[in-house]
Amino acid sequence: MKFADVILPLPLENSYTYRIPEDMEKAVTPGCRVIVHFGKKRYYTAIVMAVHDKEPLSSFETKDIYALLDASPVLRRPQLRFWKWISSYYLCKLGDVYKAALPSGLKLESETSVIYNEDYEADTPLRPNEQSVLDAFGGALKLTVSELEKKTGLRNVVPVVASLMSRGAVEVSEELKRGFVPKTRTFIRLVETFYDEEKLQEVFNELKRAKKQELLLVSFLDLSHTLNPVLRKELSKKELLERSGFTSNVLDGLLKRGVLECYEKEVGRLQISVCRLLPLLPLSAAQEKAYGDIHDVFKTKEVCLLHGVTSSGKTEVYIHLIDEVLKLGRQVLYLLPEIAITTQITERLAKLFGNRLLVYHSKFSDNERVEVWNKLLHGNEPMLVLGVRSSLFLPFKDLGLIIVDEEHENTYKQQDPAPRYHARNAAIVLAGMHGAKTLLGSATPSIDSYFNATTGKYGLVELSTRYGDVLMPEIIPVDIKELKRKKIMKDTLFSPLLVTKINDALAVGEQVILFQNRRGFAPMIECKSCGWVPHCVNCDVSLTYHKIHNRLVCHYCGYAIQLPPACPECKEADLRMMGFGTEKVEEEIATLFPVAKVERLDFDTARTRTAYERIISDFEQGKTQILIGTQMLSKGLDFGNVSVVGILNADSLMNFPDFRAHERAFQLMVQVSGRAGRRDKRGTVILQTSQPEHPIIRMVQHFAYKEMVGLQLSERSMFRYPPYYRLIVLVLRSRNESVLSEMSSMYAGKLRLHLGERVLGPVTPPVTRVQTLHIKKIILKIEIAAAIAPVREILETVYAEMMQYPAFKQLLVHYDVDPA
DNA sequence: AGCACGCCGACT
DNA sequence: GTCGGCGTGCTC
Repeated sequence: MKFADVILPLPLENSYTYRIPEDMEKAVTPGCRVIVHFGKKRYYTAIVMAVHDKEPLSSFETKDIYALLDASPVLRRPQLRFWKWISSYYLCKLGDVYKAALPSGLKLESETSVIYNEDYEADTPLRPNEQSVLDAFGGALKLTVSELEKKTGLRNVVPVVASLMSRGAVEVSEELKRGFVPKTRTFIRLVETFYDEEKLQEVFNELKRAKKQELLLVSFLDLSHTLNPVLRKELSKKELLERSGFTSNVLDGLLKRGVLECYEKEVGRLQISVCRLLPLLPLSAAQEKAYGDIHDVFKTKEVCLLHGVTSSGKTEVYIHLIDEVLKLGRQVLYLLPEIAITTQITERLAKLFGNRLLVYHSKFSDNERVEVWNKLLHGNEPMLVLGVRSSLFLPFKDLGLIIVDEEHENTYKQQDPAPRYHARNAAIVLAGMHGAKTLLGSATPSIDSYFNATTGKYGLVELSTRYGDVLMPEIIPVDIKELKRKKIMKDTLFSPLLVTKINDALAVGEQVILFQNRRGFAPMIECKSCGWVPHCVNCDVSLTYHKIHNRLVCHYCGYAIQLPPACPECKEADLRMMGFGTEKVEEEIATLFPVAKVERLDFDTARTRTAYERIISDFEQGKTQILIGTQMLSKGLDFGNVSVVGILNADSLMNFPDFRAHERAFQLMVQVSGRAGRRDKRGTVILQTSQPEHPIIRMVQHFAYKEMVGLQLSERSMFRYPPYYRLIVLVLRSRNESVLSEMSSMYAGKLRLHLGERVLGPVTPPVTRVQTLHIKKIILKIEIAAAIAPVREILETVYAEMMQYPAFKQLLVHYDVDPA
């Protein structure tokens, strides 16, 4: 008897053992998907990790595998190894990794369907909830539980369904949700017998009286070259009808006669329509040098950091490296921090690599993602994959190179659902498993990577001239505190210098970017007479005022209310706006520059892929003159005609209570500044701040990257932060504040027994409550050279000790390794 | 993650 | 007295 250990897409510690039915014994192998019955009713798609013949302990009934989904594994061996590494390094469950790794089109889940019994007649009166569930069917015979919940608006329909079931009014069944559906198209071909010329001639004789059919048949033979074995090609029904100009009932005539026949064929969704591939552009001297240096680095090192100033043409260097690796027959993964910037790069790469390019990110449909997956799994050509962090999990066969572009971006670190992995660091590990090299690229490298590059762990290659000798922009700090004191700037967000520069730019048809890292109209409102500030009911934050819908919105949980006309505390109608966001910038721009076409790029305006792309392309094509935005603007976009960039409030970037705040402020300001400048003209950046003497401002002004790193490194080594120490944060959450406080202190105490001074806290984060859960954090600072395995053991032991206290079970605990 | 079991407050 | 709230524990 054979058994399979499987992992489920659930946050569970262990794998589960199922019996393999005899008829599946040969086919079930590690990496295959199987459907198993887990718990009382649900079915899940599980992944086979191991096959063996050890009967599990008889303390539970061993269930059979319900179905096998794959004739051959959908996962390759190295992927399973990679999953295990992620779960052990980032201290999360293997099931969490599985959930993140497989596109949902490959993870079928069961769903409860409720079937309406038409013959049912109520013998006793129905309760209101029961009635509304039955009403929700409204003629339909079958609805899923979630559809019923949506239609009735009831929070919990399951008990209602249960009582209806006992009355005999409905029945329920478990059904698998539909997964990947291949896209098919109808094709037309000549029936075999008429390949014979005489037979075909007979057909034409028969068709003498059906002129249209005759002409269609001629068109068909012509378009498909059926009679010419060399040129013969498949012809879709759609193409035939379009090109011949006949309607489908003419075709039906021929089909009915049995002259032509149709067949269904699976077609891909991934067609990138490129007629002719363009040759690679030659590299500039500086790029050529960088390209050579990278090669030298890769002779001795696994990882190379390419530090290239903005607009230095890093992408062109990547392209030449990609081309080279593809020619060796190996695969390349090109990682980008966000979906946002894939569009510009996709277009560029598609022209060079055509259908060897695959794009993978969450804004693609499930079906499209499954197709990318399958193409890598079954295809044999070397492929280039362009994608966001989740593309690390694709079934690569022979990776030769991973490029991590904009490697400093903190969006590479997955924040909320586990696995909380850092895609840049995980990429290096993945590359190691494939014997591939990793190239990290950035104009403002993360301090961690730069540290590794200067201490010899990685190689370092610098590209310090902008492509085409575009000059670095001039950065002019403007002291807004001083201007306000002198009453030169009153009730305005714009310093006179910025207004002048914008005017100058617009006058000569150049474009302007304005950066403010807050969305909405005002991040906070306050009652002038009593000081009341509206707070979110779920989170410990003040609500942001959004003028468009006249609402107060929580940026943590989405909670929103209408703006009250008067203060609910003291009834005075005197609410004051504090601070400002992109909406307010937009409003003031509209009054200052009424003729300019303005657009806003932030989370609120770029909700969909198309909205985002439209805003970007309108700006690229010069339909918009002024673009206002949040940090979405800083992410590697290239515009050719921007001469002025305004950073409206640098202070909000620098005053974050986080050890990386200054690093990030520097990166953000330099990246945004990099959008300024054209081939023929030096760009200008107006940097408004109330702390013009702040060292970060001075460093941004002079692009003093190394100085910034030096200063930060001395602080970090002094206060035991990365890159000298590894941080592991225990995040503890609970609805019950006092239990949380008591338990987290005890937890920290117990950890201190093992780890001593390495344990900090518990600390209360700046936002102490999110979505009705109070939060405490315990921070571990572990020596970078220390192995993580013993630390993991200690964490497990202490966690088990804590579990002995019943109150501890009221806490939700998770780990955040290397927090961003 | 679901889902069932089990123990306490507001209703017929 | 019951219905139904959600806290606790288990799933091969």
